[in-house]
Amino acid sequence: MRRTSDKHSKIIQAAIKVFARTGFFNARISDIAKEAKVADGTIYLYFNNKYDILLSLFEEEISKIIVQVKQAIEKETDPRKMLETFALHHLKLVEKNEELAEVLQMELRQSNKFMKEYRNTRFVEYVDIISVIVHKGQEMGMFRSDVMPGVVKRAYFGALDEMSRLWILTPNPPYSIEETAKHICEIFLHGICTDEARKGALS
Amino acid sequence: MRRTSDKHSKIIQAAIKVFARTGFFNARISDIAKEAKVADGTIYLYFNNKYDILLSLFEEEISKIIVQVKQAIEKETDPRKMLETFALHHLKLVEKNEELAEVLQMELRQSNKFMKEYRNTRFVEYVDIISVIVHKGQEMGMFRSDVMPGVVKRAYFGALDEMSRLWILTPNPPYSIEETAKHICEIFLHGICTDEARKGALS
Amino acid sequence: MRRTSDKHSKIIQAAIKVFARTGFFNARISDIAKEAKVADGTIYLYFNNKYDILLSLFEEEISKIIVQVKQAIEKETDPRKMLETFALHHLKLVEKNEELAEVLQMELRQSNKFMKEYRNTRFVEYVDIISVIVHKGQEMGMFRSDVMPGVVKRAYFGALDEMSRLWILTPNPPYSIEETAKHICEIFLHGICTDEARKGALS
Amino acid sequence: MRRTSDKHSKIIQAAIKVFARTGFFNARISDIAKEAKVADGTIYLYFNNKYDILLSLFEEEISKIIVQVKQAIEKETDPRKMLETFALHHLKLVEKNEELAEVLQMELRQSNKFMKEYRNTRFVEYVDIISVIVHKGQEMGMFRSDVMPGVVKRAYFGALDEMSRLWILTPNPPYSIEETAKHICEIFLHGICTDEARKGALS
DNA sequence: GATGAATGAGCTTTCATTCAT
DNA sequence: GATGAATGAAAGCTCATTCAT
Repeated sequence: MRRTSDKHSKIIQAAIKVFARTGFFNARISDIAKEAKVADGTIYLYFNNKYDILLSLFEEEISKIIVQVKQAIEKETDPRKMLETFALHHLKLVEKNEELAEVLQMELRQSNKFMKEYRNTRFVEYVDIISVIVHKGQEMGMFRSDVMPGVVKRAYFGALDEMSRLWILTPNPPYSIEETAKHICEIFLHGICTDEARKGALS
Repeated sequence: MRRTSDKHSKIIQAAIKVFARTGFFNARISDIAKEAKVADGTIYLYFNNKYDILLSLFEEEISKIIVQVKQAIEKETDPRKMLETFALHHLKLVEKNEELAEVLQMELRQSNKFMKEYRNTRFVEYVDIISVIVHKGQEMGMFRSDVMPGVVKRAYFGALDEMSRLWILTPNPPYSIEETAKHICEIFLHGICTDEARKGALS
Repeated sequence: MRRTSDKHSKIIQAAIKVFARTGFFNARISDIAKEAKVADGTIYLYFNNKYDILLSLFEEEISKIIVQVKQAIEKETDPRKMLETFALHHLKLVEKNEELAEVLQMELRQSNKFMKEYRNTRFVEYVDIISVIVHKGQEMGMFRSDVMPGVVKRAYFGALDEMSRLWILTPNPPYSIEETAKHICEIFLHGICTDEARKGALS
Repeated sequence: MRRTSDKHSKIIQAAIKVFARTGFFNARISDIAKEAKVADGTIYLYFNNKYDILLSLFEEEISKIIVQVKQAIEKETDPRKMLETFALHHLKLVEKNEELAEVLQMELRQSNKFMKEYRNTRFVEYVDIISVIVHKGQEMGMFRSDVMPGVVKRAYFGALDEMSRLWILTPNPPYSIEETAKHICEIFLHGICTDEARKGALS
């Protein structure tokens, strides 16, 4: 069978569509099967159960995102620029793949079950990109040494994530993605940079 | 009516417990009924359906919170202090009523249905407390006039909310609530204050 | 309490309305209570259960009808005229009290349970009015002695009853009640009269 | 598909049994499923809901009956004989398939909803067989031209239907089916035939 | 007698999952 | 591997009936 008709990923992509449309709990396996153009039973050849589709979807998609973000960040040397790149990437996802963004935003965090189980996995890896940057900035003397990377990473991620909800929920949001990413980044940089670093313009 | 029993609020309180424990979709009406020590059918004397319990719960509880936060903020005159008060209140909720915090965090935002319907209601009213403060700070010349209140409110709320998830999901979080609230507030204040205001100590 | 506010009959009248509107099984006790302007519980002071309302309704209303029909028939001496009077009375009920007619037609005969239990009661008494007339006609030599009164009574009743369904179900029926009653009666009289009696005109 | 099992008709047959036994409203889906030896859910693969089973049952069974009756009638040339054939067929159904007869008698006509919806369908087609015969008889000069076929059809059907109720409700009815069919037919023929046609014996 | 809040058994319907083909 | 008909457990919701006031 041809690589391109890969059932596994067809099902994942279908699930993203269906979960985004109706939510995880309201989604029916048969909906996903229909969207993926496979039989209901076929899904169980690739996934253990409905929840497993959600987990796999998350694992695989966030892995791709992590790779992309890390690649983009590696091109930068200035931690301040890195933070901006992260912000832009995070918000751009809504534009590039709204359905995936919606699932990651809404459905994945719906149950503490999911989040508790996933505390030490890809999700953490993703958010830790921020704390690594912050740490780097502190070592370079750019970020104040008294800010706590573990708090900043959550605050920064939370800020961006809340913004991305705006685009998911609002048909015509009042801000552009780029300007918002920059604005939030700028506020945080003002917030965590040393006095000297703050004076050095970003771009 | 058996006046003293107040079934309505007993059911709401039971629902908070049950939704926090198992999530909205996995919660059974009979669980809520058992927790509230009423019959299953009694619930339908006070609520139209399961979803209506969630909506009512949200409406009522967030209204209480709004009142409390606004009262606390009114005692302050310095917008910087106001922002700190908001942060502290928001995070304190986890401590005072973990189950309610969990429901508001996890269950309410699970479905775009809910969020879309509720875009213009209490939830907005709550988050708008922040933008009102920011605006006030700008008028007083304390906050930079180039920061956008509509972005700051979401960023600040998102940052705090993401932190509160830490307490909900983590048995022994590495940070105290007070210190975290202050830390996040401090970062944002650094981020949005004018140079002069930043020098003026907060506490 | 005043005789006129008699709860018992208020409930019966309300039940006729509600049963006619929604059918026995779909009717709710609370609907009847609301229609009768009494509390739900009050109904159980006058009736044992929902089914008992149906039985009582039937008993009482058909008793009234029997009295009326018998009175009208007693005024006649010619069995042929008696049959016509019965037909007219039966069909007129639809006109005078459509809701009651509908309940008697549709709801009462819905369950064999009801009909089996009621084989030897008022319903039989009502239909037997016909066989008594037929018998009388035979004794007077007007009706053929080879027709079986037990069959004629059912056939005649069934014929009329089926016609009355037409008025219940059809907004604008193509026949008038009087003409139909006469027409059916005439056919039956032709069918059961002796040759001599047939020649004697009825009216 | 397990070709040989034909679940659809197994369910219909089971429904006839169960509806006849307990009535439509008291029948549980699980009873029908058990009787049909399928799972509860299987029923919903073939029918939309409980009411749909009743409708389908009616459609299919009455269609079969119509075909049979029309075939039998086509063999006759004398309208008088045709009417007798119809009567015999109608009453014979009770003997051949008592449960089906009971459902058609009791359950189908229980709700005006059903009858109103079905005024212009198979049921009408069935009863119209009678009026077609009457018309034919009038054209042949056998039946009086002043009898109204639309009234006769209902009267004749009602008469037969009421008789069939006797067999459904009574364990040991005092009349045989054949003799009753003939008797009723004879009365109607006497009632509607012209004087000449009446004198010509039927059989 | 009258009320109507409370009860809880009961039933239709859904849908994740299985498995014979 | 792929299918989709069949399964049956599970749960939201209704409403006849009760009973404390």
